[in-house]
Amino acid sequence: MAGQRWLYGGGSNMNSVFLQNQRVPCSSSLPLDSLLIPGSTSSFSGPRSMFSFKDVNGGNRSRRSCFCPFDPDDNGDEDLDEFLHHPEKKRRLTVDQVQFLEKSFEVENKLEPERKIQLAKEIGLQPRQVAVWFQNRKARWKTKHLEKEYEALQANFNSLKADYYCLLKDKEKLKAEVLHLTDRLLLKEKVQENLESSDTTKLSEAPPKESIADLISEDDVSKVSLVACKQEDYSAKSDVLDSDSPHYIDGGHYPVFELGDSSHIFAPDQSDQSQEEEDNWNKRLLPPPAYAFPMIEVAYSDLSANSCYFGFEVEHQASSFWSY
DNA sequence: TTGTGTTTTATTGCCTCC
DNA sequence: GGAGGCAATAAAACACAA
Repeated sequence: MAGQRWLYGGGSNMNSVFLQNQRVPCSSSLPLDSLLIPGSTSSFSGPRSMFSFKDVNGGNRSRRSCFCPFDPDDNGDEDLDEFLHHPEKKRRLTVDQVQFLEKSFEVENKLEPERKIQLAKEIGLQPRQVAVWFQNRKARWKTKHLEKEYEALQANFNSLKADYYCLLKDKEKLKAEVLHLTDRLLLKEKVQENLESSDTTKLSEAPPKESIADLISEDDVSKVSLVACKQEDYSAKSDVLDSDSPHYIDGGHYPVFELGDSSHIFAPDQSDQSQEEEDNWNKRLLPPPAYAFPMIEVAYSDLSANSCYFGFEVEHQASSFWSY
């Protein structure tokens, strides 16, 4: 309750007084003018602000007494009595005074002792008040500066976040494309196997068998290669981004990626196969390194509905392949 | 008019520098 | 050890809605 001590200063704080802020022009013949600003040439007609004798009269902060030009010993008891019995509440600085201080602050926010005294004289304030004003002004500037810095950082973060989600979407799109092409390749091999087993008797009469490479169009091959290259390009970024991906952020689960319903028609029907046969299938159909990707997983959280759009119609392309 | 939130003025205590 | 800066804080002054 420092303020109350200052204002009403009872008990041991009775040595704290405020001088009245005079709402009269400086031209008025006020004793306070000569008391506060000896030889002041102030053109400001604002209020005189209060000051304290506390530090002067043996306060524990004697260093601040230097701001007080009022020396009780040099003034009659009448004046002192008048001040003591007219404690005044603090008043705000005038618009002119504030504008002057603002301009000074803009020029130089550091307040040298001589400049402080000069400013105080010019606007009719105590040097201590000027110092306090600069101190508070610095604090306000710092607060605003921090707010601006925070906003800039937030904008930067949002931008990076948007970039990250774009990359994530691209990555999932490419993964899906690879999966689709891999599926097509496996199905081609299966078809070939079936043809081999069913036409063994006609094998000698049949024309030379087409290789897998022959079955796959050049376009398909180039697609797979391209996707593989792209995947490698993204891998470096993904290693970093994945650890901080929305999966982790949101603590969500990892739903296994599923192709659309239409793609199920391409899946090998293994319902009537034994485990051994299934293993054989897996061995035989082991994909080549170029498209040997791990189980593709897609995080649905934070991804827009478009994130699972592959950029091509799975059913259409697969069907055209199947009708080959 | 009054209650409430914000701004401004000022103090206090701690810290660093010389 | 004194001088000054700074963060935290108090409290008056002010703005404004109900």
